[in-house]
Amino acid sequence: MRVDTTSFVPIYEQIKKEIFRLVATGVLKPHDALPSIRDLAAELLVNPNTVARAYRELEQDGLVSTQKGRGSFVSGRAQPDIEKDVEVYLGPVLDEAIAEARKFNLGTEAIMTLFEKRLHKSPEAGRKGGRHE
Amino acid sequence: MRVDTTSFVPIYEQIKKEIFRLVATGVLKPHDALPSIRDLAAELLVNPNTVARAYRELEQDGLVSTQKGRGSFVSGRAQPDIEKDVEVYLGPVLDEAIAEARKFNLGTEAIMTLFEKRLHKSPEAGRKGGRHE
Amino acid sequence: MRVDTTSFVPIYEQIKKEIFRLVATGVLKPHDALPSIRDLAAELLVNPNTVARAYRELEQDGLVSTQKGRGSFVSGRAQPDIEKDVEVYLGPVLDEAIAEARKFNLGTEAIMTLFEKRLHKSPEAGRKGGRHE
Amino acid sequence: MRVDTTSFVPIYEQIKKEIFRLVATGVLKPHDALPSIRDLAAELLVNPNTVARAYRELEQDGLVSTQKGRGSFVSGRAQPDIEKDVEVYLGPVLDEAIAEARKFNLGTEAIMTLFEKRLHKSPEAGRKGGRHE
DNA sequence: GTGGTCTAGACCACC
DNA sequence: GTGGTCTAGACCACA
Repeated sequence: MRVDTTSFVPIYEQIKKEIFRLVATGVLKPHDALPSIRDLAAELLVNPNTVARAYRELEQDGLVSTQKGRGSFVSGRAQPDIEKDVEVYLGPVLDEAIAEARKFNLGTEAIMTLFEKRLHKSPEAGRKGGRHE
Repeated sequence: MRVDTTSFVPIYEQIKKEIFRLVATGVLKPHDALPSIRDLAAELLVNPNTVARAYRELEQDGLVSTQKGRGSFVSGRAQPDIEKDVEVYLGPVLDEAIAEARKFNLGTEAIMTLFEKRLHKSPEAGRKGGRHE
Repeated sequence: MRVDTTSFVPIYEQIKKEIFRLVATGVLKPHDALPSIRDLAAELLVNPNTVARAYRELEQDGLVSTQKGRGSFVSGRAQPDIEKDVEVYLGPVLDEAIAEARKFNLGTEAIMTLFEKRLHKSPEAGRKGGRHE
Repeated sequence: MRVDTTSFVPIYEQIKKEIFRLVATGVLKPHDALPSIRDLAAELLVNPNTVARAYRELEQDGLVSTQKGRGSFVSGRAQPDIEKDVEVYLGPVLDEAIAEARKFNLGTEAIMTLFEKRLHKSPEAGRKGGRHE
């Protein structure tokens, strides 16, 4: 897992999204422990408070449940409806990109072509399995 | 032209991108006048300082030149190499979306399908001509 | 407005409740400005971050809406259904006290009597009007 | 006996209060044995350290005395002045609730009515006798 | 060891 | 001036 400190997107938000992704892709399953706040903070070279905020907000969203003194865990009621989750999350991301393209007055074909070109240049998925750093 | 106040992307940055787009697509041509800071601020329901900052940074980028008391204009040396500009600008945007999709361990096919689906749902290009609001 | 630093209830939570109360009682009305984070922090002798957290969570709850650089405001969609709000908020508080009393095996009458006794000793409402410190 | 892990009131504090209540209501009498730390911890699904802390502080308060290797007992000098104890303990609880209600600018009558309503909805005393879980 | 709260203080975006 | 984010570091509650 990594974090982009130059992005406009706040770090805590990046962390939230990353955790969501790990859950949505099934890398983290309900009741799995999340890395401890301090550990993740150390790994990301980020202040523990920043990680704590991400975890806290994930808890408010119901994705994570946390027990004082024990740690944070993927919520039992976390939906493993991966297909749907991915689309719910990714949809807006793609729509955003499409909207940007539309603003250049590009036609559907042109956008398609451009996208395909970049897509095939892009690297295949990272690692599939247990490691998620 | 519109601005998304809920986005993490700063408003002045959104304005910069929009102006850039208008120039790259030829809606605004070299020596054309930009809307006045006050007008644009009023239109976007945004503080004039915010527009001023966008214009100032565009000037530093050489895309716009400001003449005291007369207003701001598209720079004479603004490149109308639309093809290239579009790709230079849009490329990273698409790459970003693709990278997000890759993080869900989606294969090239799956991303393509998903993108196509959203693309065909999206509205055709907005306005073609002179209005740029 | 005041804050009890010895309470188990976190300061940010006390602030949230206090603001809620001010809205529920109509002291603060939709679109009214809240005190600035720095001002309230100074008044309560508390760190601005603590007030900021209260405001942020109130915003997540939809009670407050905040505009960068402008300040925080009572949300336009804040419900002025005072009667109901008071009961929704106060109900659990009273129930809690009742539950405590029940744990002493006190009968309904005994609790009533005891409550009445304390109630009549308690000071009438603070100030009614615009001052809310 | 039960414990609310979502409350801001620390668990050890909830346990202390519960024990106090059992003594004050005469359910536990001087020289009675308290449940063992392990048993109570198991019953409450709580860490033994937490129960231990409650017992330790109760001992400091003189309500409980612990004999190494034998267990904890209600102190011989524990006062069975139930009437008074109840009021001493319950008074502040009720006052707290009343203060909360006062903050909503409710009059004495309104508070009384509201309290009566909730009181009559509340279940009669739990168990009367020896069981104290 | 864990997470939770709070402080002090910096820097930035925006009005 | 406003709020937002982040850091560094303290102290506490809990396992």
